[in-house]
Amino acid sequence: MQRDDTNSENILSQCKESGLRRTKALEVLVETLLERNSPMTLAELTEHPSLAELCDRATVFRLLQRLMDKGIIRRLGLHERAAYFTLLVPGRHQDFLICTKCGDIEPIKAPCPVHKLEREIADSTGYENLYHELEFFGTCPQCC
Amino acid sequence: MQRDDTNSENILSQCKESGLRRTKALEVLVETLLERNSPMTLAELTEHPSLAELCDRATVFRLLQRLMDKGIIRRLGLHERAAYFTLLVPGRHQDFLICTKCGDIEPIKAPCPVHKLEREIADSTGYENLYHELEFFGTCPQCC
DNA sequence: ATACCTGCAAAGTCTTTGCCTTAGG
DNA sequence: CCTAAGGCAAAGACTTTGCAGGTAT
Repeated sequence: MQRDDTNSENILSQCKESGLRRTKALEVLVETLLERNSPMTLAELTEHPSLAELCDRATVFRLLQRLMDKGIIRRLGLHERAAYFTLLVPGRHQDFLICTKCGDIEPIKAPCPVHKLEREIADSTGYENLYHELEFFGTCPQCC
Repeated sequence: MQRDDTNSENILSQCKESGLRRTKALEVLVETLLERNSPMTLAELTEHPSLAELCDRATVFRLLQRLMDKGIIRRLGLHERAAYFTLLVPGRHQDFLICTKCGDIEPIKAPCPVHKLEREIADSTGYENLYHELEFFGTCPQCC
């Protein structure tokens, strides 16, 4: 089973094209984000078994920074104190449903209803490179 | 011209009903948020001329905290390091357009296209007290 | 060889709390 | 009067950076 390996190779070659060096830390960071398929904080990444022994917090931080600059990942708010990071896989835009009690984050399956408005806004305001972030907050069934 | 005074009285009586004492700091905080009509950070509030001489950062912080508990304001992400706070005026839900370069935040006039999906999510997931946050990010005409 | 990457430790930024004093109802 | 609110100062949480040394290309 090859799982996401092909996908992570795609992303890693994107990294190379952007001028990043292929280090072990970069490889594992990308794989970790890909496997989780949900936004992760710097702390979650740093303490994740795959990265914990491999490299320092500052390294993860700087990797995330470079990946953001290159447009390979995106930083999200998600209402926590800490920032969340998620891979930008084309055609994989996600909105989220977040429990305000336990903090659980789940991606929403339904198609995002916002793209039409996004277009209109781009046209009417002159903003460029528009993207959006949509989150639903509430109390999950377990916490109710 | 009475401007928002009636409105701030509305909110202040809501505060009283929730058991908050009517202090000068509370009055001015509410008026400040109301006048700006756009989310503000703790720092912006604390340094705002109307509040700067009047009370301490910790006071503003605790006021915001209480107002959140009472459901009178809401905390937003908006991608900055600092949290933003906005009054929850019924029927005044707002989505935002934010410049990733200069940080300018402007409310979007167009009606929010998400309420239907919000309902569907509530039905299908069992989450309660759902609300959402929708932000568009891009480069504003000045920064392009 | 050299420009980029890393680790460590320290400094920043924003938030939150403890404790004692003040004042609203 | 008595409990919520405020001031001050210190502690937390998360992020960011400087510098010396390591490594992909």
